[in-house]
Amino acid sequence: MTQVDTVTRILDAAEALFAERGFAETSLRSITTRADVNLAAVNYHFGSKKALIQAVFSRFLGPFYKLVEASLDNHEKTQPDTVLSIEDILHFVAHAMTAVSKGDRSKLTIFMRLLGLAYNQGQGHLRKFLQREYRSLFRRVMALVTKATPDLDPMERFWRFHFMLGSAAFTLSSMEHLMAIVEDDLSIKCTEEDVVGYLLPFLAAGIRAK
Amino acid sequence: MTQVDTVTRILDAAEALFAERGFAETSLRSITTRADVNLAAVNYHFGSKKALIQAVFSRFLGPFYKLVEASLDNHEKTQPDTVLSIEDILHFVAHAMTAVSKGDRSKLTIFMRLLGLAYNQGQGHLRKFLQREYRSLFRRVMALVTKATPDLDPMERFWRFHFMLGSAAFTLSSMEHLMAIVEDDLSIKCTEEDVVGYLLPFLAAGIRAK
DNA sequence: TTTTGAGTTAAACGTATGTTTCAAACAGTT
DNA sequence: AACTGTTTGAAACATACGTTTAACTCAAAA
Repeated sequence: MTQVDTVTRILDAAEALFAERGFAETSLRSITTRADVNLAAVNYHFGSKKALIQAVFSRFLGPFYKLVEASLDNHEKTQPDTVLSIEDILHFVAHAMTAVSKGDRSKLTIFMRLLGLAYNQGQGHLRKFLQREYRSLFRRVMALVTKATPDLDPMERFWRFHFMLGSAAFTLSSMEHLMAIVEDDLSIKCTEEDVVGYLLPFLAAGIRAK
Repeated sequence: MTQVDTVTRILDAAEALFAERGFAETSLRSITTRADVNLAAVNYHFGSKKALIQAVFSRFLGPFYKLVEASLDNHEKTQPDTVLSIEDILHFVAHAMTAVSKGDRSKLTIFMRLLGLAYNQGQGHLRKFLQREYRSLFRRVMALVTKATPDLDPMERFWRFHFMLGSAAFTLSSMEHLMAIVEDDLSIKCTEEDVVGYLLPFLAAGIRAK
């Protein structure tokens, strides 16, 4: 089946280039050249560049979504009436994230970068797309966070939740550059797992501040 | 002096449009139309679009840089041998930031968005520009943070510092959207000062985790 | 064998972009 | 009032982009 190969090659190439340069800065021609595919193939298989961006995103979103949902479903069945701690929640999410992007750091990078762009791009199509696909999962996680932090003012909880999201999106999407700086300044290498290991306690402490 | 007016009008228009749409998505024509200025004026006064972006950035960077430096200089002279707490440091920076963007929320937004893009844009000119202009201030603040958290592992401190930066950059650059969501979900309005008021304790607690 | 239809290709289309040009208008100086 | 260097204006330039078209390939169905 050559059509599946073409679609996959386009997605792979787009993924790598998006992660490396951004979306507006990546042309269809650079994608199709890298994928060794004809220019028209993108519009034939995806319809438009916007649709391609969303398709790249969906490749993570789908599995990630299912994995988190499955973890939470499983937990609710095996241990109902147990209130999850912030650490537990973060662990579920982080585990799904690393499982989905397993073996390919750029997958995590592009996922986070897309997330950041979706929030920043004022009139962007990404924001609506993301909201549409993510909404129910977002609400479910937020409900768990609410249970884990019952004393927190709702407004403050909302913002702290997004502070967490921001930490993750920013640092994980520019992880490569930051790792280069760290190696340059401290002459110590560090891995993706190290960073996540640093991140989770930071987030948990932040949301429990005061 | 009509030339200053033209330059200022271009900077104002560019600032607003960049904050609202992003950089690649904002054309010179939309900027000059909004500024009510001839298209060629941008290239005449700034040389190129890249230079315009940097000029917009410099308009904050300069005053912000000077304000923070002045605060720190003043503190060192009036109260030497006093170790600043994390809260103190954050307060200095936050104060300079709000002072520089006084009366115009979009100034904070674009500043933070630029910061985010500078870190994310792999081969971007912004990153080098920012590093060149910011380096000494960055080091100085980092040195203070180090004194404020003497027990922290250097590697972990580096990452936690950037977790803080990420929280701020992400939430403040998409503050408008987030505020709309908060008003929609909780039917409570909140101000820019509220958000910063929520942010600082979150950051302080995060960097002191464990 | 012929037909069909999805997949691929090269070329072109229309548009939007950043940039350049060069003549006209202007402000300040002599 | 004439000159000079700077700023503006309308137009054009060259290029890059996303998208579309129409001819072609080729394997599987009829």
